[in-house]
Amino acid sequence: MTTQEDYRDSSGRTLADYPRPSVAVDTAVLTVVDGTLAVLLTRPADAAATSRDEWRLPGAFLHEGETLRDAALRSLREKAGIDGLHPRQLRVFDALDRDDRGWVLSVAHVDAVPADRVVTTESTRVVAADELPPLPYDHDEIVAAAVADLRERYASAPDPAGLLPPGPFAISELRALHEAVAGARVNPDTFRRSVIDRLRATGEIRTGVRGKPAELFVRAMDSTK
Amino acid sequence: MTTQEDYRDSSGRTLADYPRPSVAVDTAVLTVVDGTLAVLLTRPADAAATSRDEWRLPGAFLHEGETLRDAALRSLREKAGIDGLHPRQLRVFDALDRDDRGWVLSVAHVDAVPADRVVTTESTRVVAADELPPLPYDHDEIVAAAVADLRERYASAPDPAGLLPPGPFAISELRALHEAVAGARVNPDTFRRSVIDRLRATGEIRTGVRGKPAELFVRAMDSTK
DNA sequence: CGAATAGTGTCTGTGAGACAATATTTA
DNA sequence: TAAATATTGTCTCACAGACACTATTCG
Repeated sequence: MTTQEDYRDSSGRTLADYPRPSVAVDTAVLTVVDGTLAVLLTRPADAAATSRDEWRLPGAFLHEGETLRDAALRSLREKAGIDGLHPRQLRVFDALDRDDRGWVLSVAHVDAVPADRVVTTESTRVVAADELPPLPYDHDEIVAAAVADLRERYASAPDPAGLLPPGPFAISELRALHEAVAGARVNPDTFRRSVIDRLRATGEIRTGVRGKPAELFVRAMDSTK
Repeated sequence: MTTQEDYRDSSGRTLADYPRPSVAVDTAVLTVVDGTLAVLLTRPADAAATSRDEWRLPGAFLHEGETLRDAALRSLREKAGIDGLHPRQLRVFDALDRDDRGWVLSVAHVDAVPADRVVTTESTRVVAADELPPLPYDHDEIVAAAVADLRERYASAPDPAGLLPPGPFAISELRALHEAVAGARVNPDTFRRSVIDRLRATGEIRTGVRGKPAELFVRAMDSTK
């Protein structure tokens, strides 16, 4: 097998003779806190010591021999201490002036996790998606694209990204989640009827709260469709 | 402003100290010929002289100071002689073994044009999307993603990509186009009712063919919605 | 008991799909 | 005239939205 160094094109040049961009991955990790859609932000380890307040999306440069997905997972592990996510690719951000460090493309990703899986530390913060601080690069556009993507997915399936903690849930809890994602109220009875076929009743009853006890459900196997 | 050469990270290294991938763009240009969805393929200029028969999607390496979109447009102009397209980004293909020349990512794009805008030459070919010859890299996956994307868009709007030649058209012509894209028959009366609100009647009548003359329409301004 | 929440019945409007009927041309 | 195509009418079905009603619990 040939390698990047010995392959030669019709002009006798190798791929290495052409300038190449740095490729970064940035991930918008979305979660729901207090009924509000929020984003995980990090800041560089050295920023905490200085007066700079540079919150940004967790990201990393793509390493050789690594897929974009693995780079995203690595950045989330190292920068935010979260494991086991399933980032989805959004698109490549390639504005020429997006990064004043040089020629850097960013492959934006999105994923969602229950709030309790996000560990908040000195260099980690969860901020409501509609109250973002100023973000560097085009990270605000990435958040906007991530929110739009998540809303689209939640419009057609019950909790497709697994934002609810594991275990059975009442339909009202599921609805509250969908309202938080959508940023809008959802009609209770219409919502119930739209999801009930993709849920499996457990027979358990949730009690201890005001009102008629609610039956608890889990997602059916094909609920992502 | 800093540049790629003088920016230094916390370890004192510049971006240039890290290995970077080559970034390519590849575009699936789709068209409809004889009622069938087809793809534009090219082959390298030197392949025509040899016995190799290496058809592939038109593509190019991303140049410095160039956006992905511009790189896609450049490759289409140079490799296929087509101008004025509007490529849409699909996703990044990044399998580690996708290109044995080395570390190459491909940002896949899709666009569609009327068949008469595609010039067929020695190094250019239009092939039915379901009868592709063996393609190098993961170009068959890119075609599959492009076809899926186009079908999705055509399912909810009349000719959103402008595959019909400019000028007024009969609804049966529009329907024939949608059938070609979908690869399936479409109910005539249901189709008519689903698009008529997004078309504007011109008052012209198409005659000269068998059957009752058809009124001609153009797309309304919001027909892409 | 009264408020709150869960769950069901039902009416309406919309849109797709199917089928049929009518209209108007060419072969 | 017969065949072909365009266009419209209408019926059914599924689903969303809205509203109301019943059920059951907690404060």
